[in-house]
Amino acid sequence: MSTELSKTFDPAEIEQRWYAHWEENGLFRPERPDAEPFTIVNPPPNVTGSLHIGHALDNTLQDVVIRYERLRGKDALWVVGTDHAGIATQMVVERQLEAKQDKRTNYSREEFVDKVWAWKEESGGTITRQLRRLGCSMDWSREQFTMDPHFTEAVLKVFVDLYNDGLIYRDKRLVNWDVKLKTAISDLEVETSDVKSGFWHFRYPLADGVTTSEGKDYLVVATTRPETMLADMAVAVHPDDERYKSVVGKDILQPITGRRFKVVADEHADPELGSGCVKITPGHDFNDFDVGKRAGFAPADMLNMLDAEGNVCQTADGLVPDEFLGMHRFKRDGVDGARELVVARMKELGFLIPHVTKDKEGNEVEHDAEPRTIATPFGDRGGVVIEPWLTDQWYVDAEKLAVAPIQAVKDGTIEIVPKSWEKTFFNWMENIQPWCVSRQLWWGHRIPAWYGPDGRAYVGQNFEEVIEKAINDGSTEYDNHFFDSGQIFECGEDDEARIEVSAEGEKKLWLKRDPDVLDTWFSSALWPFATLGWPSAQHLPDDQHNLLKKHYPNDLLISGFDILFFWDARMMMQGMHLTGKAPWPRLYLHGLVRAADGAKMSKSKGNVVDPLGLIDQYGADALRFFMSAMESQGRDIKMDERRVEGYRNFATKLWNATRFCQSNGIGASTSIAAPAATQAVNKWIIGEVVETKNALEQAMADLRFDAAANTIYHFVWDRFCDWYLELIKPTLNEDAAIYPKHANETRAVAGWALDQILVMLHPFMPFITEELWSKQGDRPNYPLITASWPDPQADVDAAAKAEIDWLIALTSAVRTAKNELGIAPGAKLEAYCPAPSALGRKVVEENAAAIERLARLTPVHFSEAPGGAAMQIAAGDDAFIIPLEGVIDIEAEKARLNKAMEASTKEAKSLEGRLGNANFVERAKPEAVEKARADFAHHMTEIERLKAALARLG
RNA sequence: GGGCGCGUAGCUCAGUGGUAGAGCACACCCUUCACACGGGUGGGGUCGCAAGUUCAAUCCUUGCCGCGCCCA
Repeated sequence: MSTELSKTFDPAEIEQRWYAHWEENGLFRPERPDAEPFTIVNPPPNVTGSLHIGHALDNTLQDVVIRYERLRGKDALWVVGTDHAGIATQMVVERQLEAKQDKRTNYSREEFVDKVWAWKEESGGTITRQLRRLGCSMDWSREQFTMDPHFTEAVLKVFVDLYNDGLIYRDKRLVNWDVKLKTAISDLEVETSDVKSGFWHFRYPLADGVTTSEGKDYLVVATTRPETMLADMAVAVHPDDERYKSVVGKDILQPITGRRFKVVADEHADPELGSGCVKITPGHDFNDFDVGKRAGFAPADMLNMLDAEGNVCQTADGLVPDEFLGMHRFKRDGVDGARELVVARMKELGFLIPHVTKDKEGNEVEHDAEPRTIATPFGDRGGVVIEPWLTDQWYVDAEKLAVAPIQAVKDGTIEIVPKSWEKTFFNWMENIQPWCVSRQLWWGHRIPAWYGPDGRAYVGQNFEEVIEKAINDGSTEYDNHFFDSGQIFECGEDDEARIEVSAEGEKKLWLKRDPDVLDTWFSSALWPFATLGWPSAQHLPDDQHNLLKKHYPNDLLISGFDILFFWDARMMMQGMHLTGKAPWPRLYLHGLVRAADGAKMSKSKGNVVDPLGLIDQYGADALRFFMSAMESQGRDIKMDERRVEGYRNFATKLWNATRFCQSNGIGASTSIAAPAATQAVNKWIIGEVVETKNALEQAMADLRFDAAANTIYHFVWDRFCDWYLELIKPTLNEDAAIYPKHANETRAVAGWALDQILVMLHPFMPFITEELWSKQGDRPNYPLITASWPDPQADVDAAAKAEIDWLIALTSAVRTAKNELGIAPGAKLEAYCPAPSALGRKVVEENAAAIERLARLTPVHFSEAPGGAAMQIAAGDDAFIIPLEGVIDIEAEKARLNKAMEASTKEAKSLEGRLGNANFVERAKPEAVEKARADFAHHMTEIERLKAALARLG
């Protein structure tokens, strides 16, 4: 028995109730040990984050897919979890300390990390609660966190393995240094934007009386970063530049520091640019670093003039004047920095070459610098200018790891959808740079490397393993790491020591652990398999309880294109290297959700739309449907609240349609197959279900979420509600007593069709469909979430389809004509069809009640119409004459007929022209020619009919 | 500078080598016993511009204009 629905549809109440029911009953992952697996892992959101509109899109799409596959009977697993988000989370906790005039460095590392864990405990549930409100059917019973012990174990193992394979190494080179966060970041975390700045020109005097071929005793260098001259180590000129051939190898003097260095020849210097001379600061510029190496400077010998916070420090040669020490690199908070002071000193010393412009009156005006727009690197988190800084960091040899993923995408092992992203993917992967994975943070996976007093690194899963390595490292090094127990030496808090007893007596082994942590993406790259128990599960028995064996590789990854390199590509690299398999065969990339005006949403712009607010207002189903319907491949989604509202209305429509069914004795279906049907309208709706199901499945196979959503939307509203329910009303009411068999059949078919709708719509609108499913009657022990996907076991009945199409055409034609002639829509009219087609006669005879109710024609005569004023309408090949003596405005009807005539004539002429073209008839596809002929014939008949109608009107 | 994408009805967007669709908005009608968050009907687009390929171009090619994103 069905349970009566409330008159109004209240999303909030049913959402809360059903989500709890699903989760409490384990329905997100029912036991299906023998079913084919289907697996998606969610992009783990920041553990302390909250749901934004992008998450809503990303997770809606994943949920649509996972619910679809679950309904299709698969063992659908949606792995869920959160990311520890190293920098972001540490920043949040540091900001909290700042608010209390406190700071991280007031605590020990352990104390601070404890505070982060406490914050994770406090706010870590926010986003997962919010995902539940969206209706996401993830497997919460296995919720993961990137700092879970098993995950950490996997991360460390990967680091050690990659190190042993030579794919991770330590190197001293320039890194992108964030002076605010005081950590290295990867090149992907650097965002370049244009900044208005200057280009300064300076003279550097040549030493020892040397002059250029032009007789000058100085070289002119230009720079956008004058402060770096405190660490200049050379001036470069192009080897082919005739002007400077004589000075190559000679000494030049830096005016402020008095440092004496060489003029070197290097192709980096562009003779066309400025003077053709470039000052070289290998320790503070990526290009200069390469020039410096070519000039013979070892990285360790390159001068460094900045500390971790971007303040000036003394260089190794001690030549930086005291007044610069401690100054910030450039002007900050209105206070001049080293850049400004360097310019001032150079100007005072007469080495600044001013930039001269003319003012409005034509007078020459001198400026210190030429104004320029400089592409400047900023840290994506800290927001300050990135400093190229010479440090020791750990690098992943990304170039080697990229080989397999590139091949996989090329040979189709991994399909990127939409395909247009492949080019971008290849472009990045083929030019990939070493990936800096060490971060100078406290929150994250600590790098499993230990150093001896000589700086030599030992990498191992734990301290015990590392000790073994150190001991076995050969006699010379052996001694280096052992100290007599009596020897006094200072042990820092991060140092680890062990007493060893050897043949020579008691000795102390001392190693210092690397204080740094790994880039967060290094761990999330393991997400598709480490969440399933890798690496330990590799050795478990190969039965169905082995999640890793069953669910890895996953089946699909859905992510925003903005993390294609950060995350997706790195999962491919790590996955293929570590497991030998592509993590998934398909990668679907969606766009961004933009504000209504097309701008990117951001907190600073204040244009963010809160998905939870939309859920409160319109319901989760409406928001989800919006996201699905707007997701066409390769385009961003512009937020359009009116459209969300429209989909809320759609949900209400379905609610009311179900109420109608209930009030007419239409309840839950009893079979998966379509019920037997004799009535055309029932055969027709069964065929429509079949076609809808096929179209929906095709759209899902193609990952066309918009097509899938629109298919079901139009079926529900335009077919089921607008026509089917209207057409069956007579059968269920006035005709029910006369033809009880027809009424019974119709109730069975209608109940079945409604059930198919609920199942097919469920992935998009899980809450309302589940509610209606339950209220439609008792089901054999399952709720909709785990019901079966439609299997109508029926075909489209072409004859029934033709009949109903004809009926719809007749009804529409009558309505249109009435509307145009100003006849009351409710008026019932008599009609004449003197020469009915077989189809027309059959439909009229079998659907008299529906024709009376919808087309409002009664009775319909198959005989000549009486003379006099009448209107004429057409359905298919049939013409109907509807006498309207005294009612009709003859001129209006004439105008209407003439308008139709014009339209048909225009079409007919165009078709005639085409058919008269020998080229068209001979060369066009036969179907096209055939269609043109049929259309032409149709229009010609129409014209004849309209002529007759006009003649009748006189 | 290189790459990618976009430009279709007032707005937000689909789409196809055979003459264009949806939702919303708009106009008119309808208090019809599921639904006014509704029903019915309609108006509205030289598919950014130009050239080319083709029997046929909104769709393919090239160039241009405008907008956006990514990389250097």
